[in-house]
Amino acid sequence: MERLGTEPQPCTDPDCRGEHAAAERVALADSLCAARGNRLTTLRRHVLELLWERGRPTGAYALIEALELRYDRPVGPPTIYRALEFLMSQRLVSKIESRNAYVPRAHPERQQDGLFFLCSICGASTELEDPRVLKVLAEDAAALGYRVDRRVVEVEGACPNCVPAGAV
Amino acid sequence: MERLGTEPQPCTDPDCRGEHAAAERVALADSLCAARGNRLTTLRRHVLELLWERGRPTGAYALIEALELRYDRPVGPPTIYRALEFLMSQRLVSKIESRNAYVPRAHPERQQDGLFFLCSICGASTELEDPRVLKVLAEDAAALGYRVDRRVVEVEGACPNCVPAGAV
DNA sequence: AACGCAACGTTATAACGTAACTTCACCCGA
DNA sequence: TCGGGTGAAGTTACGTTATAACGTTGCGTT
Repeated sequence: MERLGTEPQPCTDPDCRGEHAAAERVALADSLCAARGNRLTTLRRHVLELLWERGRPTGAYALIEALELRYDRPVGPPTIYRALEFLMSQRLVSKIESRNAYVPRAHPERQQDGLFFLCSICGASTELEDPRVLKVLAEDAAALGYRVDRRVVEVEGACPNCVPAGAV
Repeated sequence: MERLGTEPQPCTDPDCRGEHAAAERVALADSLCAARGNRLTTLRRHVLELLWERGRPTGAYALIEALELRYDRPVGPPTIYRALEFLMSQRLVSKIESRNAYVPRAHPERQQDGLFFLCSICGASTELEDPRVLKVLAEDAAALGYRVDRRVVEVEGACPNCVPAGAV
């Protein structure tokens, strides 16, 4: 993993698996939003922090509970859903559709959504970017005459920690 | 599209886009279930027929309404969800995760789920099989040490009918 | 102060999905 | 023919996820 300076910067390592520290992530998110003229408010930052702290796809209502603990007062669903909507619009968060859950994106500065590998045993998720997938999907879309707005690529299975070595 | 005889058969055209008649689809489904020792009951067949008739991803509660019209009596959610579960187990139906909706599969005799191209304007969906996608995802999974159980590949955009010619 | 605007709070409800238990229909063996 | 076993479907109630609609706050501008 490459070192980052005091000013958060986009990660340029093409093989990076996205294991930067949470605080560093949020700082990068902040500067990205500022550069785009958008505001990473306290609430939005808290939601993003919670997602990084959890380290796995987290449902909206779990975020509500966590926020209520943190704020010691009720938090309504719209509060969370608006924050998530904003974070997704900024590409700071992706929704895992097959789980109705949300994950922080490893590389918010990159335009394309990644692929997600999901472990059905421990619940972990691993984000990956693979230009070959984008390329093939773009070719298929062109062949069908489709314009592409968004891709959802989720691979469910068992992660290395949960697959007994040698098992298939 | 190839002609089928009186006995429904799997489609062998690799370029087939799955535009067989609904009745033919259901007949094939019936024989597939029978061959596997499973029962395509009246209810299950009705649900499958409804999905073919709709021709687009359809939510569980829309299916409930349609069935209630057909039966002229209340139909509870578990009824539909159990039928969908069965149809998915037989690979006769796929769930479109990004829409919480269900579509009949063009080629239930094939093991792998396909890719789905979804039009956010008219709601249509197009199923496609592309071995290159499977191959690339398998390679990525191997590189990460993941075992693959299921793939969700959904491409949202605009279908040829909804994209003004020449627009990007 | 008055205004405008964006974010957030609040209430209610829609939409999607499941648990738990009962009833039904059918087949099979005594 | 009867009884029992089995898998499917019916029924009620509830859990989970998401949004509509409207009110309030806070802050910068004039």
